[in-house]
Amino acid sequence: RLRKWQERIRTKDAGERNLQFALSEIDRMASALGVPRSVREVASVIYRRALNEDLIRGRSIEGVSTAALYAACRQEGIPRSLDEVADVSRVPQKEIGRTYRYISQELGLELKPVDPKQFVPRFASSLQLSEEVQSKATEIIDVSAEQGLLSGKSPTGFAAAAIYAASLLCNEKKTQREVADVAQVTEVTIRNRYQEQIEAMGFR
Amino acid sequence: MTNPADSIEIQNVVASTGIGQELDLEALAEDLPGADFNPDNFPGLVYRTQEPKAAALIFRSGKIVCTGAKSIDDVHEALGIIFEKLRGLQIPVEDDPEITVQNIVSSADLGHNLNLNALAIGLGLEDVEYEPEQFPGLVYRMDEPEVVILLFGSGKIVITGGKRTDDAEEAVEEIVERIEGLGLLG
DNA sequence: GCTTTAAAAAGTAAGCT
DNA sequence: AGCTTACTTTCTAAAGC
Repeated sequence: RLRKWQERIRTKDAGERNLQFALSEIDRMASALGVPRSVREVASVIYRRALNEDLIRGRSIEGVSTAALYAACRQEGIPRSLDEVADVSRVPQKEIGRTYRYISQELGLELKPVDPKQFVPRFASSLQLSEEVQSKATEIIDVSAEQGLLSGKSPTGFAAAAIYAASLLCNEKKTQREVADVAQVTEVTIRNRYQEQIEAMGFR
Repeated sequence: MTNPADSIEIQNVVASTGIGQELDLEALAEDLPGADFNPDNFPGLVYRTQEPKAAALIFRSGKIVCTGAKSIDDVHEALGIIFEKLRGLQIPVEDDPEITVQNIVSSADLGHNLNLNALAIGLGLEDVEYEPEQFPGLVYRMDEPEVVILLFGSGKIVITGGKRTDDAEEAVEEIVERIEGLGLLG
């Protein structure tokens, strides 16, 4: 009887320690990614919901914490790519993506596909591009997406190409390499998306 | 004009069977030219047939998995070749081992480009997985027939998870109906 | 959950010339 | 810049960790 009581205390302590660890990890990764405090709170809520629904079983605390943060960024409209999130997590990208898909399904988050436009302000400002370039890039994304060019394409690559194109059009040229680095895609991807986009815009 | 169901092509058939006899895979690996057996990696011995092209995983229990064949007939033909090879090695094999088709992978073409973003929302985010950052295809789990469909921006699709030949055709008719109902097919 | 096998779809990536 | 190779996703059985 005493043993059972002790075990409950031990389990309860372990559970609280795990929750504390998860929340501190979310905080650490959120700081590293520079996301606002409100997003960390959304991530914490998602994590606690996953915990209550017993979704952690068979998965790592770190993996669920990272996936919760990735989901929170998307839910709040300031997405980070899986690559960016993986850079500050100790869980491989593949596991983050798989865990995200799982908790997203189980919690019924029903998040819409990531909109490439949501990457524009962040990528453009880290390249020190003007407001003009940002709105041009946004326009390019809207026009080319409307013509069906977005289906199946990576949102970061799509945004990167539009920013590259806009920087040329606004005489604030950045090289493909510079844009590729902030967006974490290859120059080849930017080149391919860029060609399709300028054609959709009626240039060239 | 062109019926999407007519574009269906079976790409892979997975089936399981058993010879009703325990096997010494170490010995079999020696006697069967071209056999791959790495028990440290995987408990099954891998044996490939050239015509029809298929790969078989042979286990110590005598159970066999055949995959890579392009039709159900090819599965039977490939397994028939393997049964004969084993008999040639003085291994007793049941007369007509039961062969069970476990999965059929097919491809097809809907004939129109697809707006996957609109489709994800239209088909219902709860039944759909569409993460273009990870994979360009939209994953749709259908209840009847119970299959999984991968849909691409080109209109090409993959149907998998079905066990009957008819599943792919029923699935194509059903998905075309749903996409048309949403006004999202060309 | 993982390990292995096969196959298609299309996007992305890496290595080599 | 291209070409080749390879990895991402879905499915399924098998035996064992």
